[in-house]
Amino acid sequence: MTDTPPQTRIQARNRAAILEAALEVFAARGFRGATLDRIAQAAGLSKPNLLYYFRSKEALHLAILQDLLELWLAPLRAMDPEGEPRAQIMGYVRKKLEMSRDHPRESRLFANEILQGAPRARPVLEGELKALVDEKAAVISGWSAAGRIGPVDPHHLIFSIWALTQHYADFEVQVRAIMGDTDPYPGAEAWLERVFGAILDIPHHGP
Amino acid sequence: MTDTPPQTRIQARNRAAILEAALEVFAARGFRGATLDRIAQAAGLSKPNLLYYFRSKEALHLAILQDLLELWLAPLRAMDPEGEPRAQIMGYVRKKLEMSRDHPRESRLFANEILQGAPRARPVLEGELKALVDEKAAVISGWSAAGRIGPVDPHHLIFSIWALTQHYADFEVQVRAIMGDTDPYPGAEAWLERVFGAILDIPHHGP
DNA sequence: GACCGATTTGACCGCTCGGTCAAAATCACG
DNA sequence: CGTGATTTTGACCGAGCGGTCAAATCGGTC
Repeated sequence: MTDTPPQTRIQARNRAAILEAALEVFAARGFRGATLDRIAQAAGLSKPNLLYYFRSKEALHLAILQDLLELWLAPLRAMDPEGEPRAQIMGYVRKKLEMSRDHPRESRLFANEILQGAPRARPVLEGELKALVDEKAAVISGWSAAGRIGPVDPHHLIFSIWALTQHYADFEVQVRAIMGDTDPYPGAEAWLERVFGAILDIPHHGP
Repeated sequence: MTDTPPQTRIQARNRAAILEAALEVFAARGFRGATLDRIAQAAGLSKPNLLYYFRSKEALHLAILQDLLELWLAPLRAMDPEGEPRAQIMGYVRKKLEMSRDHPRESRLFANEILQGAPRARPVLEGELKALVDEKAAVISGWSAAGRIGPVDPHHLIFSIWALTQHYADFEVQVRAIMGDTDPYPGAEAWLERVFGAILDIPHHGP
């Protein structure tokens, strides 16, 4: 996804297997909790063989993180300033919840990175991410000022979308412990529709 | 906070120093990322001396986690079924946000535990926490059915409170990266007031 | 100040981990 | 089938880790 140096069939297969295995292990145990032995085993390789494809644990983690950040930022990028405000925001919410449901490991890997102080992702956060968020915040701000959605703080609105959607992936264990065997997602979808509907509503006056 | 076996002055001082240091280190680096050497050093002790007070890393982590869970559950326990619904829920939100601001390390330690699949906290989640949440959810459900607050899914409402408030502690690095030097908390407080105000509102019918 | 339990320490152990390396096995291709 | 490059492996290293232990030191009490 980043660059594509000359790849043999074997390389393509093994790199993919390693990235998949590493995503699994890093997400479940964090950077320091993950071991190369475990990742290699999950990928069906020996540890030295894994290190033939990725120079170091660090490099492997970074490769995953970079791919991940693209996936993560795409839906926000897709928010269209020319579109209908409510549809654009609700679409982003829906997409983000889908990603929590379909890519919980990616979400947890990212959460791990941030929780530990973003030692590897910090530059991207302060650069690319901040720029993108500021840009979209300005758009939302415009919509709000034009009265096309209710009064909102655009930055905190975006934080809220992240928090509410990612919660279902990152804290899945807790959610499941409380909801029992019930699948939380149909409920969550309806609930977030309701929540952001209320937030974006243009307040009426009087009874 | 849990039990109080005979304690000398020295014991009290050192145990407190260790717990404080361990909270710091566990929150910042996770269970596996934390080392006893580092914790001991932060507490001003040698590693064997630390182990004189806590049998093992595991035991130390557990001691912190238990104290933490009490602190964590208290505000939800304090929600009064006899009180005014909006005030009770908004009070809980406010209290929870305060805790993110004043105890971010506790929040991150807890988040770390859940992210890793709650290997140590699972029983509490499925027992005490689930019971408490179900109880309060029933209360909220009653309020909603009585028309004293708008229609809400009580479980998802509680998840939302957790997600929105804890986000400011757990993802602090990201929030700060985007907000620059601005203190996020005054804004967050006003925003959450606005958000939950809208959610709990009893919907009017069109003009 | 002598005594005894509480506290502290330095040396050490066994294990795991990330990473290296040279040799072996495999593969692609003429 | 031969050959050179690619891929794989087993043996190994050094550092860091959690934890142990016996000996030393300290602190309160008579």
